[in-house]
Amino acid sequence: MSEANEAARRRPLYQQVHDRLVALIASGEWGPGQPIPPEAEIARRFRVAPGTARAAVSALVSEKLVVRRHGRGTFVYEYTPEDEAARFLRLVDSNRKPINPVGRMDRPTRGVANQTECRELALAEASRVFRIKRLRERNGTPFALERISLPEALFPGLGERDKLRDARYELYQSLYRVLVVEVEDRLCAVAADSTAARELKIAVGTPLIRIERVAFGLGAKPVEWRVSLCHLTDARYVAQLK
Amino acid sequence: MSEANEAARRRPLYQQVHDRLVALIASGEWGPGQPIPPEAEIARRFRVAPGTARAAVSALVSEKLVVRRHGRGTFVYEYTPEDEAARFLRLVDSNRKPINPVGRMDRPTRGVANQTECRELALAEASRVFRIKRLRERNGTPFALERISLPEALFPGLGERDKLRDARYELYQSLYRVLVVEVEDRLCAVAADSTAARELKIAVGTPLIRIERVAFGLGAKPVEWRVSLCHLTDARYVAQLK
DNA sequence: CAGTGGTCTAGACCACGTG
DNA sequence: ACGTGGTCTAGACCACTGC
Repeated sequence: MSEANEAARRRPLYQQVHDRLVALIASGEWGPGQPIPPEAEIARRFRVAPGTARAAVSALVSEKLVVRRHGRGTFVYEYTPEDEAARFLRLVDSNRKPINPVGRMDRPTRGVANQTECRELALAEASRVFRIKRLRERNGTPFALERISLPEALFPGLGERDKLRDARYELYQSLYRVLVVEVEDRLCAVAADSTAARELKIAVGTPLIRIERVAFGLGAKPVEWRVSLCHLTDARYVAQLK
Repeated sequence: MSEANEAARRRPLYQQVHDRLVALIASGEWGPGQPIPPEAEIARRFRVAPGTARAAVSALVSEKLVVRRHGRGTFVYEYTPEDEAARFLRLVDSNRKPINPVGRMDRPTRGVANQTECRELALAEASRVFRIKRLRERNGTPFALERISLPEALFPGLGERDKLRDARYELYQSLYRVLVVEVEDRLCAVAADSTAARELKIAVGTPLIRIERVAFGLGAKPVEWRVSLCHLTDARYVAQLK
């Protein structure tokens, strides 16, 4: 028995099917919003029992790579601004309503990744990145100052775009086939320095929340690094833990 | 057909079994750390197929009410200081190691719930609460100032205890059969006032993270309300989102 | 109506931990 | 060797959606 067969034998069938389905989605064979084949056909195609095919699809569902719609089919997950906000936006106002600040965004600039970017984005030294600066507003008041870094290798030609949508993950998926599946936020409190104070129109020394976020794609590959300085006032950063 | 039968018929069998298992755990019939019956016996007892019994238990697993141990059995979830920290402690140091500050804790005081406590703990007006103050340290340095509020009704006799463990959720479960299944944190940045500055031995105005946490028990009942003021220095509050 | 996912059954055999 | 959970099979019927 070959080693490959040994490994295949040890890995449960439904996980093997799952892995091949992930590969088909990652390759773009089935694009965002498109239906994947019915479970019965997946079972036939991979020569497994219906229950096994279903277990494989269930794993995709729990990873949010696909969405089941009773009576209609199973569809590759597609970002919309709404569920992107519901899934990853953790800022709420005093009435617990999600707040989605909008704002102007600078054209991306190209540069060589610094040490932090290399570490957080797992890049080789001297890799190139795009950087974007955003000033986000809420009710006409400056709310957050953001710096976003993206590996150039994943987002070719981003520098030529001058219309960048506010919902970034939707953009990454639809234009670059980069699917954000997980993010990690790290928070601390800082005092506003002179730059932040000027941009956010507040006094130097005002306490701000600093949010560092790494967004991960398929295979836990980091795809975006972001630092936000937020003047929350009545807003809060909310995290639910189970 | 009666309405009750209508409802029972609509609710899937495995969910009905699940609900009855939850009731048995909530009632204390099966205590923390104790094994629940094997899936085959659950199937016999509730007159369902093994697969249905298994689906019911799987729901308990995903709610973290029980833990499966291959070859041994399925056990009612039991808090240990370790997994309590891993599950709900979101503070890490600059090396991404979890930090678990320890500290002295005042004897609980009894009082009438204020407006905030009534709202956050869903208490009737004039309900009584216990309040605990903690000063937590890290490497011998003051780190966080905490105020904890608990409904007296859920924790009878808490005021007489003078040895309160650091791992609170473990204590709630083992002594009061109150199982914390979910928490919600709300964060903002504040400047240290004179009290906080004195206790934390920092300058007035130092930016602090303020964490408000509500802990929920079975049935989404709020069981603990807490406010922490943290002087993080190199530490960070971390949240993973999927 | 046909086609999809959702539930349920009734087994079989494997993998793991304990005695 | 035994009992547990983990995987897998091969169906059946129900519930929902769209034609």
